[in-house]
Amino acid sequence: MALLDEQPGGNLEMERTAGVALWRQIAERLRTDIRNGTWKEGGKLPTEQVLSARFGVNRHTIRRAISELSAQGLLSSRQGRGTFVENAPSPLTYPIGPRTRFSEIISRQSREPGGRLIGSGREAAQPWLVEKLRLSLGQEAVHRLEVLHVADGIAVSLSTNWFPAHRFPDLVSRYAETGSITKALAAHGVADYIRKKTEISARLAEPEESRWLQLAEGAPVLVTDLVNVDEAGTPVQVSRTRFAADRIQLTVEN
Amino acid sequence: MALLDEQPGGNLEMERTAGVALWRQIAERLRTDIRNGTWKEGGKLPTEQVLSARFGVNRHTIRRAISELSAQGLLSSRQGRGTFVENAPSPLTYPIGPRTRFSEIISRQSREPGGRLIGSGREAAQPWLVEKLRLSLGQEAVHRLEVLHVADGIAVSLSTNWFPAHRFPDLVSRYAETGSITKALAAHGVADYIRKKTEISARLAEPEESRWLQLAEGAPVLVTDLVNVDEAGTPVQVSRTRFAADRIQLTVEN
DNA sequence: TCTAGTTGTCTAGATTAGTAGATAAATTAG
DNA sequence: CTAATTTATCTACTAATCTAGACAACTAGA
Repeated sequence: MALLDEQPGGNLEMERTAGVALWRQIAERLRTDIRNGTWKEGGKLPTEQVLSARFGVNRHTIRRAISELSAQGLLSSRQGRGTFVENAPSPLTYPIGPRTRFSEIISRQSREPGGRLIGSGREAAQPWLVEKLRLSLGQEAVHRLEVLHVADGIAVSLSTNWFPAHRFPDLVSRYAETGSITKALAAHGVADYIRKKTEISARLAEPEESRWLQLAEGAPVLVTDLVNVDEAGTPVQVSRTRFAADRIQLTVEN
Repeated sequence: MALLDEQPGGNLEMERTAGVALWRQIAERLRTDIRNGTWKEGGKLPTEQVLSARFGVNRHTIRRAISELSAQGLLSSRQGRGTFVENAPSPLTYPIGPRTRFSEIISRQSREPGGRLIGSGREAAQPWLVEKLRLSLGQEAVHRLEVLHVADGIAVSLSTNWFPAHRFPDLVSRYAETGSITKALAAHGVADYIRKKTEISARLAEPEESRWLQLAEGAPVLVTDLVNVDEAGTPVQVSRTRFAADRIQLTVEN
C-alpha cells in the first residue's frame, strides 16, 4: 500500500464510527487540498461521481462536504458545469519571534488589523500562572483580558491575557482606551517587552471558541502559550492564544 | 455570558449536528482538561451524573466519552467508586531551533528515541518542492523518505522527507543502514546542516496518519514544514512532519 | 439540435448517535 | 449491617448520518 497516496486516482479509506461524520472528514480533507493548491484557484474539482468513488462513500455524502465548503465560500457549484475553487484567500502567516506584535504582522501583509475586547476581570491566579508570572505570596491577583483579533474583518485568533494586578492596576481601562496591550503596558512604565518562550499545541475548538472564531465545531485550533518579559527579565504578561488553524500558519525563522 | 467558563459548576453547551459526535467532543475536552491538570494524577473525576448535567447530555453519552479515554489508558473506572485519572504521561516538548535533531531532543527528556523507515521512493518534485529545494531544470527528481518517530515505544510523529536525488543518489540506502538522516547526509558530504525556516499549522489527521500514529480519527495533528540548508545555504532537505497533538508540544525560545 | 456529462432534488431504507428510564452490582460511610 | 452513592447493563425510542436509486435541470461539445 502506498503511503499517503496523493495521486488523483488513489483510493482513500475513511474511518467510520470514529465520532467524526464522514462528510466532515471529507470536507476537512478537501479544505487542506485546496489550501495546498491541489486545484488552482478557479480550477475545477473532480466530479461528484469521481470523488465518491475515490473516498468510497455515497455521492450524497460528497455533496454534503462540498456544501459545507461552499457555505464557507471556498467552493461554488454550478449545475451542469461542475464545482470550482472560489477564492482561496492566501493563509496569513504569523511569525513567532522575540518582537511579535499582532498589528504589525497583519499590517505588513496588507490586511487591516483589529482587536476587540470581549471580556475582562480580576481573579486569583491559578498555580501554574503564579509560577509563570513569578508572583510572590500575597500578590496572586491578576487581570484577565480576553481579546478577539481580526484581519480584514475576519476573526483569526482569540487570546486570553493575564497581568499581575499589583503592578498594572489600571491595565484593563488603559487597554480599553488605547486598544493596544503595548500602550497599556507603556502607561504603566514598561517601555519595551520581549517574548521569551512560546509553547505551541493543537486541539479541537471548544464551542465558545468556535463561536467567536466562527469555526465549525470540531475544527482544529493552534494554541500558543507565551510569556512576555520586560527589559529586566521580569514576566509582565502571560498569554494564551487560539488561532483558527485553517486561516493562519505560524512561522519560525532561525 | 461568561467567556470560557472553567468553573467546575459551569454549564457547557455542546454543538450538535456539526459532524462531530457529542461523545467525541466531550472526550477531547476531558483529554485537554486532564493534560492541563484539572484533576491531578490519580484524582477522581466528577461522577457521570454531574458530568452529564454539566455538558447537558445524557449519561450514556458521557460514558462513551469516558470509555474512549479509558481505552487509551488515560482514565479507569471502578464500579461503586468512580472514574480516576490513570497515568497522564507528561507531554513531550519539542524545541524548534536551528539545530533541532529528533533523537537528541527525546534523549534529553529521558525517553528512548526510535525511527522506523516506513516508505521511500524516487519521484518527480511537485512545483512547490522545486521552489523550496531550489531545484534547477532537469534535476527535478527527489528521494522521498517516510519515517515514523517513536519515544519509549509510543509513536509521536510521522515525517515525509524530500532530498534532491542528483546530489544524494544513495540517500535511501544510507538511511536504511544508519537509521539517521544526519548520517545519511554526512555520507554525501554534508558535514552540517541547519533548520532555516519552520511553518507550523494544524489540521485533522487523515486516516493513514491516524493508523501510523495510533490516533483516533478526527484527532488533531500539528504539522511542521521545514527546510534544512547546508553550510553554504543550499537547501538539502524539505521535511513535513505530523505530530500527534495530544502527545507533544512544540516550543520556541527567543 | 442532439447527446453525454454534470449538478440538483426527491424518496426510501439502513446504520449510528443520542435520549430516557429502570435495575443490577460494587463501594463507602455511618 | 444498612443506606447512600456510583458505575455497569439493559431495553425502547428519537434524531442524525449514510446508502441506494431514480430523475430533473443545466452545460458544453459534436
